[in-house]
Amino acid sequence: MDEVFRALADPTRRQLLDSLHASNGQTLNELCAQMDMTRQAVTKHLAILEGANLLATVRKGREKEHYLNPVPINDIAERWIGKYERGRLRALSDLKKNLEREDT
Amino acid sequence: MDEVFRALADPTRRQLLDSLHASNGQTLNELCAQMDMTRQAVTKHLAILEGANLLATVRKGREKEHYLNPVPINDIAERWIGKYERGRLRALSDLKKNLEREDT
DNA sequence: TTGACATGCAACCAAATGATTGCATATTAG
DNA sequence: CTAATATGCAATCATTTGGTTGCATGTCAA
Repeated sequence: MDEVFRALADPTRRQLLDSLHASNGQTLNELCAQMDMTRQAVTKHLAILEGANLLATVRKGREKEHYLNPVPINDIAERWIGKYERGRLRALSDLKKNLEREDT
Repeated sequence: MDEVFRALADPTRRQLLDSLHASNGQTLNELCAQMDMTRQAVTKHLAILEGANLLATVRKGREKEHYLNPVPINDIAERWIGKYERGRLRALSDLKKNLEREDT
């Protein structure tokens, strides 16, 4: 669970997940083409995502396909978010206003 | 949105949210009592959480109360998670097995 | 087989992060 | 007023992180 949050913290990694969501099963080179950094940098990000179980990889000959795994993200929804709120929420501004009105 | 993910990436900050969820409106000193680090370190974490709009603070005399704001977490549920999956999900193990079976 | 292509591994480096210490400011209690 | 309490600000430091370069390995095609 900790690794999932860490993995999702980086914009590049979220972008990779976005790309895989748009087109699942892309190879490393295909993913690199969209990222403005070296192949090795992308490899590291993918390794972190895989370590967090956010994607699965399959070797196909000399290529490696990457598949999005939505399970851990779903877990966040069920554990974290449900933990704090299940119904509708008031905006923060309303919350803060009410609190300050109670000032002694 | 980026700041929310960054804020949630740290275990200490998630612990602070947990503590506020259990007992909302705690002061800085109350929160520090549970964290095994200096007050200033906790202050920094709280500042990051506040910057991500995950909590609201209210000055009460010389004390400062901290209130959990569940709105951004709810946003994740609606944007990210819904983006990738809305219904039930198969386990990763199943996914990976199926993919490898298709090997040419 | 041999060359081109796709990926893997490791050392290295700059910048961001988490935490500390020391001092300053503001409020409450006696 | 004065002392104790609660918090704020800033400099500093070690570690982690994101990125690079260079080389190695493995696979496909001619």
